[in-house]
Amino acid sequence: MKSKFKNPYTQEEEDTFMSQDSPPSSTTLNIDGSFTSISSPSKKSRRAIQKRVVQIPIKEPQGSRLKGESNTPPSDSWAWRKYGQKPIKGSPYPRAYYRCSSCKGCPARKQVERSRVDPTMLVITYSSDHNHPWPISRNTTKLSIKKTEPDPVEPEEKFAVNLVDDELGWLGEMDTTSSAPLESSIMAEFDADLGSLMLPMGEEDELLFADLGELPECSTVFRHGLFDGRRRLTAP
DNA sequence: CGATTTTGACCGGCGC
DNA sequence: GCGCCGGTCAAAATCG
Repeated sequence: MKSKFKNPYTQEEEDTFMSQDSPPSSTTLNIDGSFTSISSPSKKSRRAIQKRVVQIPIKEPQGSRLKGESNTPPSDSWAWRKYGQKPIKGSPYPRAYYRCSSCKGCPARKQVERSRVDPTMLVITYSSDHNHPWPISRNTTKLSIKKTEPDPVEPEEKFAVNLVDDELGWLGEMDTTSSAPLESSIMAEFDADLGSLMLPMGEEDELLFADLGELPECSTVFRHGLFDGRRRLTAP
């Protein structure tokens, strides 16, 4: 039998651009630093929608022997584990489903597929948010938490970019309660970011930053060390 | 040996 | 009510 529990996270989105060649007017950050087109959830609805669609050109990493076939998602700050892949009607390319494996209870998910119109473009759809404030590089599933307290860094500038770049209006809806956790999240994020200046990440992370908002619980959970072991991610 | 990927099956929602 | 389709699960295979 299957554990037919339904994730509440799946219901949040509303911006489903499915097979539309004309996404809503927006801007997309390319991994190159350029902008392309992004379909972001219109801030019209409440704060429910948590979905970031990013289009990035499929970069051709010289040393990437990862199947080298279809979807080669750029390595962002988090560790993702692929849990499914399905061919999408109307698109010659399959869609890969990833789940954040950095933390057990992390509900963050992302879908990676090639753009139907631009086979050279990779469409990454981020859903939900992360449970953990700081990114963990791939292969670092052991959760090597370096510090629990945010550094006295002042990422105001970059932070500002994050805020103004997208429609992070929903951030404003966050209560004061989430201010603190969010702050530490960002801080921690930056700390980690600064710690690994080798990865060309940044654009994606900015988007991901945005996702860090709606789960203040996470911070608490994280700090308290009690992870939500809802599934058998590691349990036998 | 553990973590991750692969792959087919299953489930729920939606349209007809 | 049935079929289609997208999303997820889970066992097996693969990789480091």
